[in-house]
Amino acid sequence: MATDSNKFQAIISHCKEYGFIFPSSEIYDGLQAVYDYGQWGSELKKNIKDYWWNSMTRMNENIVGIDAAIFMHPTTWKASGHVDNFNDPMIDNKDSKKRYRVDHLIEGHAELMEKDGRLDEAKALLEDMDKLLAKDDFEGLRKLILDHGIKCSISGTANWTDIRQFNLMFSTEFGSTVSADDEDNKVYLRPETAQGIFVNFLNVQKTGRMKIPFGIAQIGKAFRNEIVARQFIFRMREFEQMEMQFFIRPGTQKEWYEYWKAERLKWHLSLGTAKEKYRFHDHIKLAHYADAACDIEFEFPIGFKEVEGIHSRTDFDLKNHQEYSKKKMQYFDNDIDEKTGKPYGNYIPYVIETSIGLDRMFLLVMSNAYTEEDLSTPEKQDSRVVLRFPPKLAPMKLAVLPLVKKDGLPEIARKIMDDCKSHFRCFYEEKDTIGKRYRRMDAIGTPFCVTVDQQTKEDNTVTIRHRDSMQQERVPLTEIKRIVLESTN
RNA sequence: GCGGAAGUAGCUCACCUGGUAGAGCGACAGCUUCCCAAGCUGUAGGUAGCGGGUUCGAGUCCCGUCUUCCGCUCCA
Repeated sequence: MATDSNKFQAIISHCKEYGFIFPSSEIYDGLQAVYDYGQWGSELKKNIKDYWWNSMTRMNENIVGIDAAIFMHPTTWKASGHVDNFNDPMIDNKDSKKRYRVDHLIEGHAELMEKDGRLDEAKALLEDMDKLLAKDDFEGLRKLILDHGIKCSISGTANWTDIRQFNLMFSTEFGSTVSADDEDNKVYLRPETAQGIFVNFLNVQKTGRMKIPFGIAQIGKAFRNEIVARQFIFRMREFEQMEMQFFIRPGTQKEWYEYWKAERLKWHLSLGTAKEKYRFHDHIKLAHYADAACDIEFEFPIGFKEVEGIHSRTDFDLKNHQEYSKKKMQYFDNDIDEKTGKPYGNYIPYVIETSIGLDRMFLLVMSNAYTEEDLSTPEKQDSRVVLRFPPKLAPMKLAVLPLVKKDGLPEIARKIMDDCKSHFRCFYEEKDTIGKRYRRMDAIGTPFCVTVDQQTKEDNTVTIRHRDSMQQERVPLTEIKRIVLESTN
């Protein structure tokens, strides 16, 4: 059996070889941390999406979906905090490999000066820093650090790299005319889908006549210019999120947070994944917008990693959008507060967010499904690679295989195809031995294969072969559709 | 970003101290008509990630670059 590290490698190879995932623009050597989904990968991804979407919107009458644009008004990102909080110049110490925010580093030094009683010097330093920061003068800032002999607290050296600005957001120009101030034309590719929901909060609430508590779900692409993006599709620069913002009455966030934690884990377990593979990781250090947060982590071959986040976002986002847009983000709650005997009245709702990485979920499903089996008998060595996808997620549901390509068997098989293909994804194959064809289907995770043989002509039955057990049973032609639908819906 | 390893056919890999690239599997076509891969025949596919250098000659040595994996770092 492969070790875990090897297993990860094996999964990557398998994804490439069987048409699940390719490096983006591979003929040009690929693009770092960007991947394309191939013929089976896109099917699997779509099935995961549908499963999530349906479980959110169909199973919860108070959750509706939207599909917001990737481009958003630039002020959105000021309100969300993305512009201010993630634009900091950074500097690395070459000896300790420690990375510092430039302002933190200099402020830290100024504090030391103050302790030494050199108050004026410290004040001058901070003033110089502010001036240089305002001008984005990185050369000047670096000089300032060197001139003051500011050292890394770990290595104790002043062996610094150049100052670089890391901005997690991709930007591009908007419109075909260029203004003198290029900031005017600058739009960002959204770094998260959540803001598309927040800016539409009132639209959906009013037109959908939604009553709190209610949720808005969305699936869509987001883009982050990660400093390092690695580990296959685990951290990509372009990725897809499936998230739901649940709007609630202030003060009820604790219970709803717990509710969604439990609900989301239930969803994961409903796919048949072993419970031990999951764990919650509570955030100690909270983001600027949250009052509680946790990750649902899954044990990938590369260890326990975050697949989904559940955040209690308070009213941070709506409040800020209200402030920046000057539009009231209030909800009038007619329900009676038992304490006062009066309606709850106007308030800005609190928000519980569940946000799952679709690509990570894909990797989760793939890791969980990928199995190398030793089927050797004393007489013969044998093995297979099988993807044990939950049938409802499998890219291909059914393979229709004539045992031989003569005696009218292909014709019967074609009829089965015609009967089934409008209901679920089917695959027809008459080349090679039947065993080989079964194994090929195992490799892409097809849960069912039916084989048309001579007996089919006599009694209208076929064998249906189950992927996981490799067992076969004889069933009437008329039963095929029902059997497949039953386990894939 | 730092450190380590790697990049040869679709996949896994070989080519030892430099002498103009091989295997297995896979794919395709045909034979076989066989209910669980590795039976037969045939075919296609690589100039060795890319660029440069050393050399009479480089996949093999050197430099650069891109990509991937591992560790550290980062991850609102």
